[in-house]
Amino acid sequence: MKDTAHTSNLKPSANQPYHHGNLRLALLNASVDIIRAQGIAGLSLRKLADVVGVSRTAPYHHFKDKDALLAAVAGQGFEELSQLLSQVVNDDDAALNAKLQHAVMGYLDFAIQHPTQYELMFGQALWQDEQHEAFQRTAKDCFRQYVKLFELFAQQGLINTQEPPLRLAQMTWASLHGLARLASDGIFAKQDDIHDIAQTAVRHLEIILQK
Amino acid sequence: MKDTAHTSNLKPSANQPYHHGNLRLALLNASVDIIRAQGIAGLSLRKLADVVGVSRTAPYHHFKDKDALLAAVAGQGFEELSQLLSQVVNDDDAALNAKLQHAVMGYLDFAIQHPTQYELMFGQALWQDEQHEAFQRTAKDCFRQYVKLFELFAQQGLINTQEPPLRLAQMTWASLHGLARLASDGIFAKQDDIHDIAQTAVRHLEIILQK
DNA sequence: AATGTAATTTTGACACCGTCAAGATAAGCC
DNA sequence: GGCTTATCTTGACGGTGTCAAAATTACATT
Repeated sequence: MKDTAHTSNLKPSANQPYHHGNLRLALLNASVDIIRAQGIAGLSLRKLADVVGVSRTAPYHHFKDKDALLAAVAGQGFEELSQLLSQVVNDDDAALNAKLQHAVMGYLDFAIQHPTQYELMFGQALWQDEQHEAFQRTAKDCFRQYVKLFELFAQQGLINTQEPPLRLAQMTWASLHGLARLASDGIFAKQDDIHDIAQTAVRHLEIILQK
Repeated sequence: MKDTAHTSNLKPSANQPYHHGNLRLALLNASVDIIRAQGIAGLSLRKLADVVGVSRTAPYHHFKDKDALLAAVAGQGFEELSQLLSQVVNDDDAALNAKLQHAVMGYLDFAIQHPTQYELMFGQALWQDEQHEAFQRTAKDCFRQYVKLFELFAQQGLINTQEPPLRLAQMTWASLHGLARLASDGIFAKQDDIHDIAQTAVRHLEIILQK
């Protein structure tokens, strides 16, 4: 792990300077790594600083708090997810049913592949503190992709129920979120089951749209 | 605050403190109070011990760990929820549709009224550690009430889809759980909306059952 | 290029945390 | 009475988040 040949070139004081190149970014990246490997509880600012090769209090010049760091990591997750969903929803070559399918499965796979990050993104603390208003905005942008998807359905006259698109998006997202959490928390363990349940849910949703 | 006269009516023997009357129970109750008031992160064993009026390490004779304490609190929550659902499902005077309605709304209200406890119940850590196998069993018993509900539907021939009752229960619970978390995490803030979404979901579920 | 100012980073310190080890006290049983 | 065991306390250790003050570097203005 500790590659001395590699680290040796940061030993000279001239090479590895007092000022870290881009500490903020390095902290974010290392945080994601640690959280993935050891869970959210396994992340401490001191260990993090040590990994990045900086003193314990250096992170405080880039993040007000440990909470602010976590909010930034979570926000990064939402941006990633947003981009993924946006690509799906705005793919003009795909039929609407295919978009729905991909939006559901992509979301689910994200949650399954990054379970701890997903947990962080939806942790209670970050949502109740007004401190993290920027984070909350990023997150809601993500949800808006689903609203847009159902608006597309409505525009093409493919919704025969009188439910407004917003309600449909809320219902869909809630179901998806529940499935994602049950999956990422390890409560529904078998991944085949999860995909199967999601598939069933999509099928049923399509029935609802027509009725 | 620390009314010694008040503690005397807890148990016959509890007069003065070297031996606390029923420390285990007192710890559990105080934990719930603290968690409700200050969140999960606001609970420390030292503060807890102080509130109960006992030394820092006394709790360790009743719980192996802080995690074991949290698992016990979460387990209590599942038992409460299980009892609530069991009453609804086994109420022979109610029609099946009413049972479904009550099971959904009761679950949701529990999550809304005890948000931090709900978060604890579904926290990742407790579900991945084999340590808390007893807790996990209690939780799964809770879910089984939903399976039973759909089996009742099937027995009365009220399911015209070929979906097995287990799948229907899984789907329903996942949706419900997602809505509950979005509500308890404060992401769907408006309580009217939440009830409305749940109502819509129930209506749609009834459509699915017939198709 | 020199200098002053602002942005970083470090060292030191503090209070708090979970938890272990050893000893003190009370309860229960003979 | 005495013995055993469950319960509780004191003391200690390493780890944590975070503040204050000092050190170091980057940068803009001259």
